[in-house]
Amino acid sequence: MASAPSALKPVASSAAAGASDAQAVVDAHRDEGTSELFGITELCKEFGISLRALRFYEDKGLVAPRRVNGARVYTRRDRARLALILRAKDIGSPLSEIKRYLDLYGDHGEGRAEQLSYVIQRTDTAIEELEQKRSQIDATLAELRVINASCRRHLATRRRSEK
Amino acid sequence: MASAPSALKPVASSAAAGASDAQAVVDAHRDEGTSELFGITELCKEFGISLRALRFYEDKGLVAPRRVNGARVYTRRDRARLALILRAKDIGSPLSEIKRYLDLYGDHGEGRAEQLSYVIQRTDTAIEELEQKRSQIDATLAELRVINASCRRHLATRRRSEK
DNA sequence: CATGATGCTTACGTTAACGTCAACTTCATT
DNA sequence: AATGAAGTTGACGTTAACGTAAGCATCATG
Repeated sequence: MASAPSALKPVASSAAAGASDAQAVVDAHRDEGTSELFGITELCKEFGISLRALRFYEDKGLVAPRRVNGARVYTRRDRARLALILRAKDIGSPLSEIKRYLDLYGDHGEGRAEQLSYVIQRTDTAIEELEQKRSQIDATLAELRVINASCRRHLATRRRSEK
Repeated sequence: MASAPSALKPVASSAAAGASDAQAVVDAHRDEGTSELFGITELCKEFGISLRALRFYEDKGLVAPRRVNGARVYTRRDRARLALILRAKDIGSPLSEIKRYLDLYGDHGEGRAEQLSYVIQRTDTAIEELEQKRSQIDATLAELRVINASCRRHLATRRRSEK
C-alpha cells in the first residue's frame, strides 16, 4: 500500500493480437529474444527502481543478465521477469517466494511429464493462495466501503441540521 | 503467500442478522464491550501468532489492552483490531500502514465534520490502493492459469503419443 | 591524456518484524 | 514456605530488502 506508483507498463503486448494479455506476458517471458537489449539504468528508470535493487535481485538469483565486459545486459525476457518480480512484490510476496514463483514461467513444454505435473501442482497451489489473498482484500474493501458510506451519511445529516 | 494458515475466523457476527459481514466487523470494532475478556495466550492461540508478536504490535501502538496487575487483558474490540491487523498483514501492508489504517475503523460518527471528511478521504484512497492491488492479483492469476492450462495440454498430448 | 559518466564489487548501515534469552513478579497449589 | 505456571520487561540476535559509501575498471570526449 505504501508501494511507489510502480510504473508497471503492460509489457508491450508482443505476439498475436488475439491472445489475451496474460498469454502475451507468458509468451514474452519465454521468448529468449536476443533482439532488444537493455542496460541497467535503462531498465531501472523504466520500472522506477534503484540500481542497487536490481543488482540485489540478481544476487538473489531472480534475474541473470548476460555480461558484456562485465556490464550487465538485459534481454526482453529479463525485462519480463523483472515486471513479474515487481508485480509480485506489490502483491506482497517476499523475494524468496517470488524466486520459486518465477520458475513457473519458465519452460512449460520442454520438460518431462514429471516436471510438467510438478509445475501444474505449483501453479495450482499458487493460484489458491492468490485467490485467498484476493478474498481478504475483498473483505477489507467491503468494510472500508461501509465506513466510507457511514461517514458520508453522518456528514449529510449534519449539514441538514446545521442551517 | 508464505503466510501461515492464518486462522482468520469470521469474528463471530454479532449484531443484526440482516447486516452484511463487513458491517458486522465494523460494528464489532466500535463495540467497547467490557463483557468478554481475553488473556494474551488465549488470543495468540486463537489467531496463531506468538506472544512476542502480539506484544510487539502493542509496542507499535496497534493494540492497547488494559492491564490488570500488569497483565494484559484484551476486550472484544482489541480482538477485532487484531483480526484486522492480521488480515492487513496477509494482504501485504506493513505494520506502519496498518496503524493509520486502523484509525479508520474507530469512531466515525462522533467527530466533527472536518474529521469525518478526513476519514472519507483516507478510506477513499485506501480503497483505491486495494483495488489496484486486487487487479494486480487478477493479472497474475490469469497468467498462472494460462501456464497451468498449457502444462495440462502438453501433458495430455504426451500421453496420447506415448502408447 | 585527463576527465567525467557509467558501471562493478565489497562492505557496512538500516528498518521492519519478529525470535530468543535472561531476570524478575504474581498467582494458585502443594 | 516452596514450587511451578503464566506473564512482564529489557536486551540482543536475525532475516529481508535494500541504501550508502569507497575504491577500481571502462569508455567516450574534449
